[in-house]
Order: sequence, then structure tokens, then C-alpha cells
Amino acid sequence: MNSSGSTKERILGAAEVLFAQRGFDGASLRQLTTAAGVNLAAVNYHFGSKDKLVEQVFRRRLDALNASRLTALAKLAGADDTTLEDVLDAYIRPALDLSHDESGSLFMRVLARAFAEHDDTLRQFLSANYGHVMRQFTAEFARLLPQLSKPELYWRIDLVTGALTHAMSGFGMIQRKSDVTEHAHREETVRHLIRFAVAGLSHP
Amino acid sequence: MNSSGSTKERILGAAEVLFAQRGFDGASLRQLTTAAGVNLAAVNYHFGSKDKLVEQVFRRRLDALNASRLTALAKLAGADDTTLEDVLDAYIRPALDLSHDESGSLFMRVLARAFAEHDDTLRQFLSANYGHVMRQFTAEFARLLPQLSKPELYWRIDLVTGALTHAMSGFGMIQRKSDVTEHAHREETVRHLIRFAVAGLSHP
DNA sequence: CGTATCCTCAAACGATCGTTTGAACCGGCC
DNA sequence: GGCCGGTTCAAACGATCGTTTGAGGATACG
Repeated sequence: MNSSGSTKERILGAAEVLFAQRGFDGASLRQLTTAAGVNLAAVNYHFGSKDKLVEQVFRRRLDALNASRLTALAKLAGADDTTLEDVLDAYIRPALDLSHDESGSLFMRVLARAFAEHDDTLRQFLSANYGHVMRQFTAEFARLLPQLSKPELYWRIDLVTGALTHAMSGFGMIQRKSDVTEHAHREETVRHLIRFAVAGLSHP
Repeated sequence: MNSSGSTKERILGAAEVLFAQRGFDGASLRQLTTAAGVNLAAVNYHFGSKDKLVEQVFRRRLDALNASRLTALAKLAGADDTTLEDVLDAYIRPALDLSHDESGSLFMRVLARAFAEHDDTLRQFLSANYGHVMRQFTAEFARLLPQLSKPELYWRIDLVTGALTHAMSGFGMIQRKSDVTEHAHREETVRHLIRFAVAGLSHP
């Protein structure tokens, strides 16, 4: 049972873990509040409903994640010497930094699950609140890959997104060797993802 | 309401649609049996439980899908003039053929959802029953890409799998231009996927 | 006709879900 | 002290879930 922080924070933390493990429907408010060490009614008191709690779980992580992405992109966008690798690094590294701590890594699973569920309400929320991020990155990809038609570019970005989501949600078969530091392993992961994405985006 | 075929077949068809739309937990037996036009108790009578129904939904499609993949691979494996494109075609085309009819396309979403859900029972079932398929394909990839170390190869296959799963779960949503035949559209999709996968697997 | 087998049906079971309620508690302020 | 807004609590609400039950229909075979 988590017993640090305010009631709201304890709920958000427990929700992230349980949503990743059992899904949004699969995790009940009773499991969730028990794990957080708070009363059952606290969720509806502090968040209004379970759906709004789900929304807050996304907001808390995505606000920071996408702000970090845009900050990194702003340093590159439009510059003459910007490479595809730079742009992909700006997109991927914030997500991997988030995955560093355990609950952050669980959040990437929550995100992958949300993608797979094709839930319209959630997708509209994501599109409305964070769609501009993908649009800015797409614009920069278009600048760096002028030889690609728009449909062609969208196809490739879509496939790259699938690969990244898959990898970040952690069900890859690649395990970190015990003689490699966490930091080194993360750097290697970024390198793999970027090289793969570059190949997928810019192949003839 | 579906009213063709036996009770068992009507249940399996309705289950595939509803599982894809709402997930395994989200689709209730009452929705499912109503959509199939059968009595509520018919599921437990014919399948024993909801969990066993889920298993049968997977079996019905995956048995045919993976048999088709292995047949295609058997014609290529070990041959001197086999290319990466050939092997990828053997893996992808059966899935695309399955996606041809509407319910088959929905099944690919069910599959993507199962991957994202990290359900251990289901993953063990998939690994035990169809793991040998991935192993055979991996062996052939290793033969065609001798310059890659084992970890490197596994990394790339993992990322390609993510991209393909992502893409195939979205097949239902991709709109075909009205002046393109269904067959031509499918051929173009296969070509797209294969070119992307080849680039991701064989980049320097 | 009788009966045996397979199947369907409406109804109910107990469990669990998200949500609501109203009382109790608790700090700070007059 | 007395009061009050914010918070926590146990308990209950109605709804829905997967599953079970037992009666009844349908069909084939003697």
C-alpha cells in the first residue's frame, strides 16, 4: 500500500500501475483505492468519476512528456544542419527518460493499451490535447524528406509509430544484460530505435 | 442480428466483432448473444465458459493463418535465390488475405489488442500453440542476414513485428480509393509493408 | 406411440461494478 | 467554546456481470 503524498497523488499513482496491469475496465476502484490506501469514495470525491480519473492519469504524464518533446524539437526545427536522427531523438528520448522509473515505464504500457483499444473518447481527447505535437513533428519530417509524397510520408510515420509504441510498451524480447548499466542500456535502446526509424523513413 | 449458420458459428462471428470493438472484458455475453440472435445460455452450453469462447475465437483464425504462413515459408526456406522480400511476403500476405473480409479484418484488431493487454494466460496460449511459426521465420531471417549478430537481429525483428501489428490492426480504417480495385489496393499495401520491413531489417 | 438426445429458453443466482449518501472527523478562525 | 469548509469513512444503492438451473421444444429411432 502506497502511503506517501496526498490522497489525490496516491490515487493517481495506484491508478497508473493498475491500469497498466489490468486495463481501464479491468482495474476496479476497490482494488485501486485499497492499493492506494484510501477510502473507496475518495476517487469520486476528488475526481468526480472513474473516467475523469483516467483522463487525469493521462494528463499528468503527457503534459510533461510532450512539453519535453516540443522543447527538444524547437531547438532543431528549420535549422540547416538538422538531421532525421536529431528529430527522432527529440521524439524518442523524452519517452525513454520517462520510462526510466518504474511507474513511468508502466505509463507507456497504458498508452500502448489505449492505442490498441481504439477507444473513441480517449482518442479524441488525445488528438485534441496533444495532436499539435505530432503535427509539428510531421512538418519537420516533411521538410527533411521532400522527396516523399504526403501519403507516402504518412504511411511511413504510421509504421514507425507502431514500432516505437511496440518497443516502448516493453513487451519486446530484449532484456538488459546484468553487466550493462541502466544508462548504457537506455542509450543503446535509443540508438536501435533511431537507426531503425531512419531506415524506415528514408529508404528509397 | 446474424441469422446464418449454426448457433456455435453465429456466436463465434458475433464474438469476433464485439471483442474487436469493446475488448474481451468490455463485450458482455448479453450483448454478444443478442447480436448473434441466440440465447444467453448458449455460450456456456456450447463453449463451457467465456474464457473458452475467447480461446476458440483465436483458434479458428490462427490455425488457418499460421498454417498458410508456414506453407508459404516452406516453399522458400533454404533456397539459394530466396530474398528477404519473399520471406516477408510469406508472413504478411496470409494476414492480408485474412483481412480481406470484414470480420477477418476485425480479428487483426483482436490480435493487436491481445498483444497490448499483456494477458499472461493468453500470451502463454499463443506462445504454446503458435510460437514455432515465429521461430521458423526467425531462423530464415538469420540465414538471409548473416552479417547481423543474434541480439541485433532480434531487435530488428521485434521492431518490425511492432510496425506490422500496428499496421494490420488498422486495416479496417484504411480507405481504398474508389478507382482502385480491392485486389490492387491489397497488393499496394503488401508492397508498402514489405519495403518498410526490408529497410528496417537490412539497413547497414 | 414412447423415449432418448440434443438443444433452446426464461428466469434466477451470487458476485462485483461505479456511484451516492450521510454521518463522523479535523484543522483553523471568530 | 462554537462553528465551518474540507476530507474521510462505512454502508448502501441500483445496475450489470458470468454462470447455473430446470422446464420445455425438436428431432430421430425403436
